[in-house]
Amino acid sequence: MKEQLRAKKVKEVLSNPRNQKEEVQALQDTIYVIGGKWKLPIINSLCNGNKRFRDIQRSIPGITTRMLSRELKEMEANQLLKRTVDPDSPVMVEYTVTSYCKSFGDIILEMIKWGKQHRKKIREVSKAANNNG
Amino acid sequence: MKEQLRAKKVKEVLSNPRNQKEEVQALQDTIYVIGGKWKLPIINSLCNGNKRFRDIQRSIPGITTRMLSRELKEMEANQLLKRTVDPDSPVMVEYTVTSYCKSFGDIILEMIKWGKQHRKKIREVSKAANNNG
DNA sequence: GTAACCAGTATAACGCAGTATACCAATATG
DNA sequence: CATATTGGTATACTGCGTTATACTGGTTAC
Repeated sequence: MKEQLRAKKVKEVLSNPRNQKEEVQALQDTIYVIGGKWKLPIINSLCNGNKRFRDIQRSIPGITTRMLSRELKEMEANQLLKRTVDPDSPVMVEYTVTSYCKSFGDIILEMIKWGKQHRKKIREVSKAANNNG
Repeated sequence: MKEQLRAKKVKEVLSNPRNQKEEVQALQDTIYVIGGKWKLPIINSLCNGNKRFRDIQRSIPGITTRMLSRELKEMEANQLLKRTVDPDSPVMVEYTVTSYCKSFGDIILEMIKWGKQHRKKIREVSKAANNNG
């Protein structure tokens, strides 16, 4: 007689082990920090050597000054980058990634790799679908 | 006389090397696939052994049935998981991650680690701010 | 027969990420 | 002088990711 039904209550107790919530929260924290449309592209741009506001903006097609400004502030607050001002007469502002930020350079590289593969894979799948249909 | 100004136009040309756009796009693809509030938590839940809709829902505090349903569909379309139906009389639906999805299990683990560290770090910073203020 | 579970769907509304556009003060170019 | 650049801010708007709440249709439990 369906012992799934007896197992049900066991599962109900076990389905949320103590550390699971903490992991989910950590995951969502990370997503929150680097999520959204622009943060990773910004980090990537900085890592590619862009330091000036307009240079960063030019290197990221489609981003508006408003978004770039907002994201840079937020990322500074999150210790992901540093803003330094050189007050010599054409005032210069430079943004640089912190070592803390570099700590997930690997994640970014992995994500770039993954994204390229994914694009290939999806293309193959839709090709196959066309051939079968 | 500020040769920064002469360097300006050079930068304007060099500021967007060919591969930069492609990398940004790959990055944004990846963010698109695993981004949003719920997708990574869902993957994490599946990887922790949850297979049934309600189990997954219970394991992710705050997610609604609507969101879970939508995300699962989208992720199935992106080949990240498989949905199998056992039509025996209490119909059973099982979700399992694909090997493709596992291909960024490492990224997820890294992100969990990073999120935990970040929480610590931000806590330390705000402590320090309180002491200095 | 009613209460609870499963796997979702339907409908409506909210809030904020992101967009569009204009503007500012300072400096440089011709 | 007009025009362009740099590093942004202000205001207004829109879309969509997310939430809230209710509901369905089938199965099992008491």
